[in-house]
Amino acid sequence: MASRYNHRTTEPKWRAAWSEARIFEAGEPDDRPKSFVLEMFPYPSGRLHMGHVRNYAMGDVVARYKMLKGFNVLHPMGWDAFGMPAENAAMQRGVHPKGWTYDNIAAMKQQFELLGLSLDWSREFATCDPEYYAQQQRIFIAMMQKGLVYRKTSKVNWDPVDMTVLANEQVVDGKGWRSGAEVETRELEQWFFKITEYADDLLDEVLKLENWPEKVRLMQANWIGKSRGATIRWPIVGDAAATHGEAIEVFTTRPDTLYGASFLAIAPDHAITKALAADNPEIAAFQKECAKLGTSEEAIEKAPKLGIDLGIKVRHPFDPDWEIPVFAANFVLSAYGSGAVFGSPAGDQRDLDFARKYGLPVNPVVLPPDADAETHAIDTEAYTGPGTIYNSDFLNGLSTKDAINAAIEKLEELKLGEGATTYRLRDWGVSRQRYWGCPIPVVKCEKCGTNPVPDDQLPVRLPDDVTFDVPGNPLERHPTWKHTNCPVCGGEALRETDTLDTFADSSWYFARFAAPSDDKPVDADLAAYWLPVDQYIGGVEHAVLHLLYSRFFMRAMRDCDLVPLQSGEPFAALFTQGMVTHETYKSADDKWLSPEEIEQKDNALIEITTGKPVAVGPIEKMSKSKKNTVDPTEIISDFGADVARWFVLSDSPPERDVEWTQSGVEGSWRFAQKVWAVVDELPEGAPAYGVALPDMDDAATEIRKASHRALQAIEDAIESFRFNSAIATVHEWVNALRKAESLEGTPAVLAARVEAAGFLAHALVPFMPHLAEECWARIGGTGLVSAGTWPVVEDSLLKDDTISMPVQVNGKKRAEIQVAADASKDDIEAIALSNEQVTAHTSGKTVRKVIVVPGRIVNIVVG
RNA sequence: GCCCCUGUGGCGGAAUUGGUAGACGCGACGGAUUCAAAAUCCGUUUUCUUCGGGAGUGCCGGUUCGAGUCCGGCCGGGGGCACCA
Repeated sequence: MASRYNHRTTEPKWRAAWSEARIFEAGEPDDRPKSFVLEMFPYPSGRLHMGHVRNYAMGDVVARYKMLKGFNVLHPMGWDAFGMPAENAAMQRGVHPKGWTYDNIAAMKQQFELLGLSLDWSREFATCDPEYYAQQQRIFIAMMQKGLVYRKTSKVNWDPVDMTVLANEQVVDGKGWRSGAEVETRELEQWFFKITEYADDLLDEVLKLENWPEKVRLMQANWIGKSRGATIRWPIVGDAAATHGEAIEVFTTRPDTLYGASFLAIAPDHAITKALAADNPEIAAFQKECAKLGTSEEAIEKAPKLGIDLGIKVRHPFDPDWEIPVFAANFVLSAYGSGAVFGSPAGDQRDLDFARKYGLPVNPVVLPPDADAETHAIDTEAYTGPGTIYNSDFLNGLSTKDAINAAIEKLEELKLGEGATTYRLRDWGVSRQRYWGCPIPVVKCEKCGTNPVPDDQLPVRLPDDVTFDVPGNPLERHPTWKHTNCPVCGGEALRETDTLDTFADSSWYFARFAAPSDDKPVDADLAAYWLPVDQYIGGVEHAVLHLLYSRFFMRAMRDCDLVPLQSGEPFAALFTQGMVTHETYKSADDKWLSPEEIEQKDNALIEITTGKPVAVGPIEKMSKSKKNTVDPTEIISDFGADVARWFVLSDSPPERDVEWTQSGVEGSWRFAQKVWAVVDELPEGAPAYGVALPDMDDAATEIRKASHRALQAIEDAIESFRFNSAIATVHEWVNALRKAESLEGTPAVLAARVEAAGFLAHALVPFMPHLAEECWARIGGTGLVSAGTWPVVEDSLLKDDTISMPVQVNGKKRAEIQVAADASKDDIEAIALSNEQVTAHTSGKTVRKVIVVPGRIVNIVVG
């Protein structure tokens, strides 16, 4: 009878052994192939959640597997430690962001260590460490000197009561989350990174990243949003030209629809709108109304489309007698193109809605392929597809595509426009009017302008003596911090009080892991060896911004000679994993209940304290507000880290969400016991693992086939990120091994069972590493199996002499035949056609066609 | 609103390239063991059926000898939308 496996004693024992042997510390560069495995580093919220467990369990599968496969593995961990939650904690609870953050890091690290991950903690850092942000300031200054950083005004959400800038998430229904005041947009002078300089390269290269999910590549391409079209200058009619300039420039992808134009719409904050608002209260009021929408694209797109006639007119570029009204409209973005569009209502739904609302003409100019020019009309639905141009003078009869080119040619001839490419991608605004971030290392002097802080004065440190009792930026109101001397003239000057967007911190941390304490941002030789990251793993919610910014940073750092990469691509392979979800529960009086507050009684769920029935709600992402979280630390204490890891990987494909269930975890726990039993029940006197095998009998060969096939399948599944399939294979394999325990213990069978146990120990290392070590020790293996070598499968054991093939008649399965594995198509066809169950369905009919896919299927077409 | 993804038994899911739909796990049911229970072990478990077979991968249609897989349309769920990380 096998003993029980006790995780409480074995797990700490093996973690201590790994730590003592230092097997997870990446060595110096050597002859082995390298593998840099990285999971997105966490924000130190203070508690590990199940989403973390899943993310890091996946990374650990890859890192440990690569180690066994003989790679020199770098698998580091750090902390994305700057950000708003620390300041919120400071405001709500009076704790200092620094203390709060480092306490959280300490608490989370303790929880992390319980998981038994193969992390190289010797390289740990936090982005709020002055040693880290000092290097980030160096990068900022290098980018400044390279011309990749500049200042311009841009819009922010402004809370007029708290007198502070709000993040989009701090704006709830157009109101400040604390003050409840209606949010305004305000313009501030801010710092920008010139990411648009790399727009084409970022687009071209992302499409080539074959080991990235297709959907992420698409999302990035759409985000960059390259579109070809034309810029068109519409001459302003009359006196207005003197005040507002000769013409209004618009960008369009559809110059073919120019003859359908019925209005121009410019942004509420376009220069012309601003100028007119100065002495027109109606326009000023409209501007103010638009400002309430905030800065998010979502809010702008969802808002009802509003406009106001500005009272000025422009001439149509192809017909000087045709005058068109100019509106300001809330759906026009000042940051895209030139902040102005022309409306061609018949060919664009938004323009059509706008035209109907304000009584503007709707002239169809594109005739759909099967439509009749006499009867085709636009009512409430615009026609946006291709077709033939009509009602359009010299463009008549052309296809939409040819008309686009013809229109551009004509515009260039008239010098009223030209072909152009525009990007949706905007430059990256990095200024934040907040304390807990990397200070922007510049000094503003009235005489000398804005200059970088000299290198020997870096880092510009955050002051510790700050308060959060009043809203606003503590750096701005600190009594002394911003006062300094100009690095050029030495006179009195002011520090920049904005800090950097925390996305900057996470845009290069991976490169820092190559040499985390170097006195340059990145050590050239070590970065050349370790970069790029071979496998990056994280949530799909970072598909656009974090990954795009990191790709920009690598290019910028390369062009500033800070990193010796040619490609500029930081992540060779990317995997995006799904979330951990859980059922939600509500009490009789409609309050959320946590899983601990309920119990099962007589086939129904009741609330423990009241005994009243509990309603089961939808399965949702674990969150504190829904009280459907499960604490990893408790699970680890009850079932062990191995079981927690096994479960989060077992039930769903890694890229999809996994639903946490108590019964599922219990199933994983039973399985761990079963594995232990298979190994522990090997009888005394069994041979050692790895010695030459005795002559095999049939039973022993079957065991060996099961082991070698399982190992091969697990290997394939890990390589292709199908961890749930790998786990299913382990289940089948262990079930087969349990059955083999009842076989007579011949020397051959015993040897095969020992081989199986040794294979199993290795195969479990990536998933249940503590149990793997315990099994390895039980069969007398030398050293740590985590530091061992993945076993080699014997090809001869993977193949069978005869295989079974399904036979279909007219696509329906009718029989199963046994054929030699190397049988020819003709032989297979003959066997299939003579099969009794087949002839039952073919007799009396003509065999028209026989399709034989060797090893797969036979399909007989009769009729 | 725009962009992207996703949908298979009671449940999570498997089916790697267009080739036996439902592997593996959970739950449920039946049995063994037990004084009893827990634990463990064995078996059944898509559905209908006249036991021959029929239907079936969100819905409707298409391509193909063959579709969960490819194409078109529709419906439901999720992610992102530039100051949450």
